[in-house]
Amino acid sequence: MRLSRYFLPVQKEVPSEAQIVSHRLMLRAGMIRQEAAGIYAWLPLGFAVLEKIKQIVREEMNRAGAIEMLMPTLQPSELWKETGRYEAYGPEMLRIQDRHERELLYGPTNEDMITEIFRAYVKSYKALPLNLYHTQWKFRDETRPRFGVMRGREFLMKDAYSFDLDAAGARKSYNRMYVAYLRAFSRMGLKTIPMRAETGPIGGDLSHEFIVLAETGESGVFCHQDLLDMPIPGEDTDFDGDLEPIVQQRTALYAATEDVHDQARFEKEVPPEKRLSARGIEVGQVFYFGTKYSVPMKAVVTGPDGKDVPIEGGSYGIGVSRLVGAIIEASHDDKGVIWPDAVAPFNVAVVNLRSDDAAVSSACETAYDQLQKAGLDVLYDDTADRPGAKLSTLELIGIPTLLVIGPKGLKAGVVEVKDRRTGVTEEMPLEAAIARCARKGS
RNA sequence: CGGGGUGUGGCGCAGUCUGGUAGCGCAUCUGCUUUGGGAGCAGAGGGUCGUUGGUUCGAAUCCAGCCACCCCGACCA
Repeated sequence: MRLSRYFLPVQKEVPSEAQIVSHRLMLRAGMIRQEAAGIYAWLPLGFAVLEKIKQIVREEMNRAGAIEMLMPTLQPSELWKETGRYEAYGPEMLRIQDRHERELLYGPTNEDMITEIFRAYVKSYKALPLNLYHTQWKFRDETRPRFGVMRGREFLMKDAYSFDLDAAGARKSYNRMYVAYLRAFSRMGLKTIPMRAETGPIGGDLSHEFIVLAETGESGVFCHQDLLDMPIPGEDTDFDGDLEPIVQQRTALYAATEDVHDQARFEKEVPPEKRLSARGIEVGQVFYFGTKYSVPMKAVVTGPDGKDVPIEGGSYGIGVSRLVGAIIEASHDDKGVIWPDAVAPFNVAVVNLRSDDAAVSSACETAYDQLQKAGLDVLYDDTADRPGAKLSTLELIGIPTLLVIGPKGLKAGVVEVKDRRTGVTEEMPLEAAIARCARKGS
């Protein structure tokens, strides 16, 4: 993408309403625009990050055996009346009437609908286990939206739903999601800790929240220090195999959010030097809720013994739009965002320091062309701005690697490769720099 | 939903107390000069002062209602 042709409305000054760093940086970097309280338009740069996150989640869900689909944003109230949640949800649910005065709602989640779909088609235990997921916009009419996309009213969420014949099967499904989440968040450059958590209005009795530690986190968290440095299960993980040891390794250590925190137990189970109390952002949650929906909605399958049994269910959410903010909270400096490579809107920016210099522009075009051919997302700053302005903007928007090409260096036969995170600049010939960028970005 | 605050060019603000036909910085546009860390000079464009009503010869300014947004709390992916 040529910057001169792109839509990147960056700002030096920030609207005064933005308080936390991720919100301020997202506004300044031209990623989002607020259209109403807690409702945002995703501008090209923000959208690019959102798509990267979505794709990582998709790959890890698929790896774990979940199957992607798409459910609508609007749902009929009847489904929710069947489960009793139409009343239980309260004013947080956005209720809408169509022209026939039919009651609809903008879905805050999809357990009811997926259960309806499941029961319509699945009749035999032979179809189990089954895990269906989608990534769709949700709406929860928070009384007080805040922190930008971290707590908006409209938000993009990946939600998966598992169906099993019995509790043991459901446990295996739960473990698959638990491990998939560890992998997905790790790929995004985040360290997450699964913590015991309240189940909230969705219900159930086994649940973990995946927490990113950040000073601006919305809730207090308490855990064993060792959870921070646990190994992440590899790509070769067998999701059909026994995942219990991986889950056990983590659940054996104390980890809880303030809602379910037990100080006495914390002090008893965790030695003083290993006690970590901090603040965290929830980026995902896994639930096992058993027959909470299958019983009232009569989602039953015929078992091997010929008898009908309600399925054992679980649901698994990842806050995709919230993750954009969470990643920034975890990865920024006073100059701006620092994107981890895997979610960066562009892997590398080619910076033309003198766009009116034929030799410089020619070298830039070569780099732009070759890096694209290497499969990278490349932003080519071909504008006539001054070097300082260019570098400041590219650092603000967090491009991980800058390939800086200017007349002085070129005369000496070198260009510069600058790493956003470390700030380290290395000089080398153009071809070597292209090879270096291609390696870093992949 | 309780408490507090703010609405004035795209963004950040002054002007409101003490009523007299709207101003500054940044951004934008034109021209010239500049170009290795947010350039300089000269010129230009852009605002029903959130909204409705009231007071007044006259309202951004005073009064009342409404709306929107932000912050603290309660609540929440």
